[in-house]
Amino acid sequence: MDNRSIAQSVAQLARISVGDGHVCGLTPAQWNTLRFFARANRFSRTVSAFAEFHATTRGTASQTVKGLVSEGYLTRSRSDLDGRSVRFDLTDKARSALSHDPLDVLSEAIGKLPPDARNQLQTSIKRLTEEVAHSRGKPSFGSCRFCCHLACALRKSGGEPSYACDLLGQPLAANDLDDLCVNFETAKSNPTARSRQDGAIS
Amino acid sequence: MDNRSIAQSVAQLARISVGDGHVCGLTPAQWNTLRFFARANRFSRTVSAFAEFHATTRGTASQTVKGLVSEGYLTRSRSDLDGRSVRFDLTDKARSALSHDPLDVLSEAIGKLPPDARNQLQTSIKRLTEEVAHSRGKPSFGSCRFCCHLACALRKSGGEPSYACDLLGQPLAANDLDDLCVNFETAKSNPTARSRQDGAIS
DNA sequence: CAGGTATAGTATCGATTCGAAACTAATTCC
DNA sequence: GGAATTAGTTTCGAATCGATACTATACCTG
Repeated sequence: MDNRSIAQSVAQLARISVGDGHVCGLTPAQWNTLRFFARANRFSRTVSAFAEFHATTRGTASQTVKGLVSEGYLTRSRSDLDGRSVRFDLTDKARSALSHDPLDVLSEAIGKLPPDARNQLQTSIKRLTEEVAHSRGKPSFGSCRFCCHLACALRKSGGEPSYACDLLGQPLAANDLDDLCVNFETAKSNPTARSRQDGAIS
Repeated sequence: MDNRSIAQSVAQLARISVGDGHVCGLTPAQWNTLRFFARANRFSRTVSAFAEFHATTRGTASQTVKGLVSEGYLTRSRSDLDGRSVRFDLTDKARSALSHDPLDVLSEAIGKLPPDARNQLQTSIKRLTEEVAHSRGKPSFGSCRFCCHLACALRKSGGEPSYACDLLGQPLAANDLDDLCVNFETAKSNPTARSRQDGAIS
């Protein structure tokens, strides 16, 4: 079977997984939006970041977000660092809606794969996403854990390391590390946190 | 990373691969339609089969197909076996358009994967598609080669085997075997053609 | 600090898409 | 022969989305 058939199968899988939408009164576009804001870190929960992620325009993204705010799924709050910027956060209503996400049928199917196939799938999907995003000139939206901008310093006192984003100069909590970020850039050769003290690598 | 993240990555990969569409004057829906009619066998190149494949209604599918016919990408011909049925075939114009398919960026990315990862990806995607299609109550659209309705008989004269579809009672050419079929049902345990003479297996 | 430019977000318009429902015609089943 | 089914089409209204124009804030350069 050739590559084209596999590519079409991937597209087909995504289409039937996302489903007709309109589950729980939410449209497919709204589901996608909620999923994004559920996984994005606090620097990326903006209209612009979502527009880039969803490969659409800011105008369209703004419309979708506005609808979700008016229906009580997102809260809107201006940034105090940048007067232009607005951050959107999930409400409890959104979180409870996400527990009935139609995409969960795919998540569950993935859970039934043998562990090694599941890992292989994950790395292949990640590679393909980076490859395609690169040839389309789009950011690939990874998590801080694998980002070249992640800085890690050990606290003097004990084991607990502290993290920060080199690019934005902002601290990161340990459970922020797996969230999506617009500013993601893949780290060259270090899959884990780069330490600030141990000098440059490669 | 949990299954949900992987599921979302698959959806994301598909979205950015399909692209904004509107390449070569064709919309995303039209691209999908052409891709389907390029891969479907002669029993499945109908509005109904495409509607099922694309997880949409016959009405919507009919409109998309109508547009492609009027623009010269598909030809329309009534079936002589069933007076209700209409078959659509790709024109040369469509075939040449498909050589600029925007989905090709994904095909090429898949081609760059190491061979074992590529094979693993293919089988995982196939399993996931069947799983998800099953829980959504939709057909999974495989090829005759892996279908339980494929019948294979050896010609007396020599090596050339001949194939047929048990369900429809129609002969199949050797190069029909990899096309998509609405009537696909996965064969239990025989990944290759089942022979008529060698009795039932398992 | 003034002026130009870039960026974040919003609003509006028109084209496309899509689902639902009504409808025609051919087939199958009892 | 008549009811139910199936293939395909048409129409209508809602939702989506891209393009464009617009406001407000931030940055940059002299």
